[in-house]
Amino acid sequence: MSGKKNSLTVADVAREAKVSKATAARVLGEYGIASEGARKAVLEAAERLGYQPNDLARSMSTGRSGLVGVIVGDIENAFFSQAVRGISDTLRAAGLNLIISNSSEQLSEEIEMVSVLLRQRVAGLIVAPTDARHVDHLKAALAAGTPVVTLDRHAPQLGADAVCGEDRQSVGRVLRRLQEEGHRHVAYVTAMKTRDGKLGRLEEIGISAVRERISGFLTQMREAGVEDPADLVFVGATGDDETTAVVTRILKRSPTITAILASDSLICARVFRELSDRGLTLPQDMTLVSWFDADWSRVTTPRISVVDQPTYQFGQKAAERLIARLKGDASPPRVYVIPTPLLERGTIGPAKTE
Amino acid sequence: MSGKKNSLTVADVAREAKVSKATAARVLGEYGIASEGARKAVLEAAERLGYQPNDLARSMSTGRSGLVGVIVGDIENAFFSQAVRGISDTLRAAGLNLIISNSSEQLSEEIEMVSVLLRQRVAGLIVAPTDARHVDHLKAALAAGTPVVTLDRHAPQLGADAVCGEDRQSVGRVLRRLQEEGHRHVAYVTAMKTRDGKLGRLEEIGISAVRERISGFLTQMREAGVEDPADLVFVGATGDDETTAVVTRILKRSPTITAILASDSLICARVFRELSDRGLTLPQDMTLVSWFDADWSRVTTPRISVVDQPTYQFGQKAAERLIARLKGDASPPRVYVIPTPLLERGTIGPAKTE
DNA sequence: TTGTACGCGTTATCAG
DNA sequence: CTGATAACGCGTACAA
Repeated sequence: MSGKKNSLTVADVAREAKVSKATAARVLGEYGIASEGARKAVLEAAERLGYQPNDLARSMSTGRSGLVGVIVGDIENAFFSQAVRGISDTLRAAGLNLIISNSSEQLSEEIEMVSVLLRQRVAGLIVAPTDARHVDHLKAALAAGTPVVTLDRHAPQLGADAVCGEDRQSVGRVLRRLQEEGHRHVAYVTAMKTRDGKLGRLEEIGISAVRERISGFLTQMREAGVEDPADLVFVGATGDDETTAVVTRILKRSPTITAILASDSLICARVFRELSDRGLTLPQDMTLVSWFDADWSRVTTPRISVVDQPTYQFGQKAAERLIARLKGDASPPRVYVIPTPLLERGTIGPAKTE
Repeated sequence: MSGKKNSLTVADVAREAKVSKATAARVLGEYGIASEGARKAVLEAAERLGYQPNDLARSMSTGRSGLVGVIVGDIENAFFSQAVRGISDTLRAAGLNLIISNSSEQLSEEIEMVSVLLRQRVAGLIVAPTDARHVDHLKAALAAGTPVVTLDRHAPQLGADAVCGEDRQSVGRVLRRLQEEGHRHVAYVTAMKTRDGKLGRLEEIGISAVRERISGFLTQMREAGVEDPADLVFVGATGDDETTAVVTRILKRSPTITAILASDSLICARVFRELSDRGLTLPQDMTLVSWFDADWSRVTTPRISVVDQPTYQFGQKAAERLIARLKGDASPPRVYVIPTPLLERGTIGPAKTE
């Protein structure tokens, strides 16, 4: 209807340069051999006519496309947009482009997006899988010869490279540090939703990073002698109101609970605001630690202590792995763990003793 | 080399369904007519075999691709990532996907990216042009039949739809409000770089939104009787150190300067932190207003007053316009202005009188 | 070194 | 309604 692309083809250039289509294709496609004379003639003709190669047709011929599909949970979240930047920069340096998609952390959308991307015949896929237990669509991609790298999450059954943070270790590290300060009852707040609003079985947590962290949380808390640590995991902090409700529930259990762990920067922002609104002073009245070093972590008073997840690097590494696979690396899939150190700033204080 | 995609074709499905390739293509491509019987046979065969259409080949045949190219200044910036989300959601609802690119606000990269996207034969382009004076590459795309919509910025010579905020008006609105509070000397801080670190001629500012805002700033300040308002525009706040330096220069002119306007949320964060570090209290010691309502604007004490740029809507509108053009809308190009109201929170106070 | 001719997977035309 | 068959633009054996 609308697309009346009058784009020129190699044939047009060939005619103008008075050589065969094949010769023109060879110099324009930078493959095969051509005499210096033919070469110049073609290049000049192309320049004169303003020829633009058609990568669509090229991909169809060669079977490979210069496009990589990226599926993240939410591009609006700085965690992912930073990772995408890392991916983008690395990919571009290798002459690849990226198609980006949002799964909204919903399996159905992720499946749909994988299908769309596969139809576009992307060269590879970088995905933050929403549910490590349902990766058949990714496995199918892999089987069909499209390399896959998972970002921030790991799906063991998938058999793909994965780039992750130190989810399990970091939570242990943070808790031990807090325990040094005398904290025993620490709340973990996550956006994850469950049917009944209670933490269910760990195996039912689809996002591996979330599962690892909660699992590590429970282990470390038990080790420290807390009898029922599952009671300290608060789920469903998905929006402003929900987070407010969670904070209310936490404060009802104050002064037993003396510290809060926010599983991402959005949650942390809401918790922080809620605490301030209620007149609490940090870290005297409450200790707060978050995952991800958001750009605002150092503009609050006090500054937020965070587990630094360098997601730009996550993205970089994931792209590097994908490129390696694209180049034929057939080594067994590996998990690449990016260090996520605790950046201690102003929101960690001694536990408030009664 | 690596791409051994063994994907099935319509021919395979046709064989399995015992019909001709043409018939299979018709039902799979959902065009033309086919009998109910043939239809079922083909669909079942496709299901059984696990056929996945090849959108590359489809695009090559039809001439149109379901891909839209998006070029932003920096995907890491929440301003743009939010806009991208709006674009993505709207596009997807229309069955389109997006290829995203970063220009890093550099003309050369923008030109390169446009070229790459055009080679991919994208259906259309949504661009935040880095330099309104150099848009020949975009004009060429337009001329070749690829619709273009500019995001957040306007390039009059281009002749494309544009979606912008009320840059000029919002700065006037903010200044009048501050003037009510007795502020006369207001500093405007921007990341824009100039050769000599001084504000040059307005026509030399490439990013239209920046130009409009500074132009409005100068006008409104002059109207209020400030003799040399160009001295109040501080450029080059590109990073942490640079912004620190700017704040130092501003404070040297305190108490003459009683208020600061930050042209984006990154700058605002740095300015805010710098002011706090120096022990200043807002809004008593300084008034601060920023553009863009970042997610952290309400976690500081006091909360930041901002000019709210709903960039998700920017993106939505831009995508809508592009879709309309794709559908054949040939009306003259228009500028769509999205309201950007001042959200007054805690950082506006009366001017500190000596 | 250059040119011919065919294939990639679709869509689309045009007889049957 | 259906089935050959020709595009689409480019890569590439194979032959000249």
